[in-house]
Amino acid sequence: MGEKSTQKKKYIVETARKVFMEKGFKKVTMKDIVEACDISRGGLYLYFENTAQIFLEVLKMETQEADDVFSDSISEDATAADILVLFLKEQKKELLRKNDTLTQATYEFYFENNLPKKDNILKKQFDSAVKIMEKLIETGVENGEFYCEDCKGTARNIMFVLEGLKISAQTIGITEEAVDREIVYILKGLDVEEV
Amino acid sequence: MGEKSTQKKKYIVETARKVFMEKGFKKVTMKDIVEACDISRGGLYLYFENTAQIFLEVLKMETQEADDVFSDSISEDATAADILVLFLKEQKKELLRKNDTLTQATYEFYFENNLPKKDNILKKQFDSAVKIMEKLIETGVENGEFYCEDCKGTARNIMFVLEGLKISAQTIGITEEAVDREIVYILKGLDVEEV
DNA sequence: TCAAAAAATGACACATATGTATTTTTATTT
DNA sequence: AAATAAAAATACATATGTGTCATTTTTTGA
Repeated sequence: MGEKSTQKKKYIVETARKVFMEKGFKKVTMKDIVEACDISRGGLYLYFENTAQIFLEVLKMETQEADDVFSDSISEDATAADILVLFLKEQKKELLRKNDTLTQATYEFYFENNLPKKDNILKKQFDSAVKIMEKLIETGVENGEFYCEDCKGTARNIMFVLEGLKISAQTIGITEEAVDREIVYILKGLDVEEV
Repeated sequence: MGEKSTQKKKYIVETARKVFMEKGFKKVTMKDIVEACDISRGGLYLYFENTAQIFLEVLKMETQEADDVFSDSISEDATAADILVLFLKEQKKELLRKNDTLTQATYEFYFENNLPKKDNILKKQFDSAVKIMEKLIETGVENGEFYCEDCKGTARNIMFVLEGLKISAQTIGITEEAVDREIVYILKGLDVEEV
């Protein structure tokens, strides 16, 4: 595929992203995307076989953007505690965002497609997050900011808590108070006083 | 509806449960249940309007059974720590069960039906679990078994961790080691030494 | 035992999404 | 500018699930 193709592909993914943000994943049909992109049925099938393929591209885009944001925050010369607090605040914002349909869409996508558990994009995201968190904690420990005996375990624990909050936010709803409580809990676990 | 109707309804729910255990939620059609129950299409519609309604009944059944198990374990004169450890071990068993399709089905059901977050059966389950956990922790604190400043917050925290593990088990997979680590983490948080 | 009510059946009409195949339009190259 | 290739559009055939409804079977009770 030439230059033009990738450009159109990108256009489709970006347009589809909006559709997914409105309707989640499972309700979106190829027809919906066709209409949003103002192209033809056959035309879309030239680029993507199904909605799952398109959503995967959307996810990759999102991941890229998230990584960029994180990289930016790290590039500034901040302490480990600063970065951790910043990260948690960002998470909090996401968790409390009403109608976070893209997160919901991600779960729908998961369960609609029965992805392999060993190797899928979201496992990669999770593992990568754990690794970054681990490194952050290690740095904090070295600098005497944190106290922690098992950095890897703690990193994983933090991510599990956040996963729990994320799914709960989508299914049973969570209060700001509950999120704050969990953040304090995480920071206390590392002997960080400040909130 | 008379006696016979409820009996048949129960039969349908129990049979449908097996179907959901095999196929999850979203893949199951009314036809599947019709065939499993060996009744007619129209016959099934006499009792239930759709698969969601049937699955809801399955969930209620499951909740009832889980409650019974918990009640039994409490009825024995055990310490709070004993009960907590028992509970966590039970959770671990569930988390590591391969092909726990009923849990997966529950998530599918969630996302297929866009349940209200404020009031749904799984929120009730969660809240009830938090309450029981809180009481358990309080008892433990009173007996000098646990140390805890914020029983309610801790109870919620434990449940969030478990939720995180549950969704992770379904989506990205978890290792026994990771679960053990989380259990230790929970117990340490309450100053319980033993595992 | 038999008539009325209740329960169950299965065919049908409907709706919706999918993926393809043929045609038409647009772009490229000599 | 004509021929060729690439891209896009449209119509179609297919597949699948849903819910209803007229009909048949079973149950009940007088």
